[in-house]
Amino acid sequence: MSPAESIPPCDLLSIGAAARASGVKVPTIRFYEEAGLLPPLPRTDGNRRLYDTAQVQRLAFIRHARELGFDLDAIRALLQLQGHPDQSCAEVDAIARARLTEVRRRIAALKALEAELDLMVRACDHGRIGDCRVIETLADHTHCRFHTETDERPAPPPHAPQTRPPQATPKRRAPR
Amino acid sequence: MSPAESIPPCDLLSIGAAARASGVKVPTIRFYEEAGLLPPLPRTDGNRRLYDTAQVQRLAFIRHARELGFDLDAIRALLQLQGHPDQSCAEVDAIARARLTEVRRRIAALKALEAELDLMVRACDHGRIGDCRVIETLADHTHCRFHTETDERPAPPPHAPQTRPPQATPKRRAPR
DNA sequence: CTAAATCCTCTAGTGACTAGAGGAGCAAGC
DNA sequence: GCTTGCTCCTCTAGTCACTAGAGGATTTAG
Repeated sequence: MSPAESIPPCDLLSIGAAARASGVKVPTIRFYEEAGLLPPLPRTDGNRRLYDTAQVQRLAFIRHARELGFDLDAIRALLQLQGHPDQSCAEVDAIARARLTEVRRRIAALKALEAELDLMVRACDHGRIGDCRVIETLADHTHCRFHTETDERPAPPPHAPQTRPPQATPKRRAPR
Repeated sequence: MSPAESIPPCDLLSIGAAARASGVKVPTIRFYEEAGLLPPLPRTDGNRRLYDTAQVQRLAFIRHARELGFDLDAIRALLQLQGHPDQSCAEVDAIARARLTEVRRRIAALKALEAELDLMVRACDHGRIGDCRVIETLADHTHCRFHTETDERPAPPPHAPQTRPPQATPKRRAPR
């Protein structure tokens, strides 16, 4: 079909192929581009994005960094630094250390949480709600000996899709 | 001023006073009301909300539950159950246990994260970015021995206001 | 040629708030 | 009565990192 001198663009992938190769979902790739984590991409005549190996690696980098909980600002900085191999890696180190500190802080907070929840649950004698220690503990903050700030949030995992039933929002409004 | 038979509404608080008493911020109280965590509230002639001791206690309950990371759906359920003291507390127990399980899951995930970040940071010899293990580890997922799902997210704490500089969104758009 | 798959852009939704605009009520001091 | 300053009201929009879906264009396979 094609002679040897033709250059097949065999390393240029569509967004779907790039998604499969990098493990980042298609809409997320577009979102990252919009957020400035990817450089402006070449397009086909039909306006479709094209990804080379470098972009796919960049996406994998982003994905791994996200799995480690770096936020997009930090990832932007890391990507920028990655482009300057001769600079000192002090900044890289600082970003990673900051993240590590944050993770340790959160572990400590969650352990305090765990302890309090565990106490609560253990104290429950499975009787009437009126006597329930769980409710009582929640109602009266002074019962609890742990006073940590938690910044805890039940968050959807970035890599576990977690099917959720489409619940109707019951937002009541005051009638007027 | 007022004779003994007049009934001063001394236990009816304004939203600001309720906020100070419960530790929940004013806009958050209004948000909770809109979200259906508080019953419809009486108002003054001037349309201002009035809170009695029961409502303040309810707010403190919500606050403590939020500090323990219960989401608003769980809190709605707990508040509902709290209103039926003669029922079995099995459901309360289940909600608290589910939360405990989730917290433990997140602690485990964060510990795996911590280990990987720690390895990364330790491996960095503070030289050139080109040789930086942190960047390298991020770029190549196969380097890492920890493969946990993290559902981790750098989240703003509900009780630590965390002043953030008002950054301009740099959202670039493709020129066309 | 058609049908299916993939792609495009754009808008809106998630959770649990937070920030701010623009206006109204209310108590104290003059 | 009037002003000042505080608190309150409603409403909209923003946060973060996506996700879902509409409505249409393009590409590929049969």
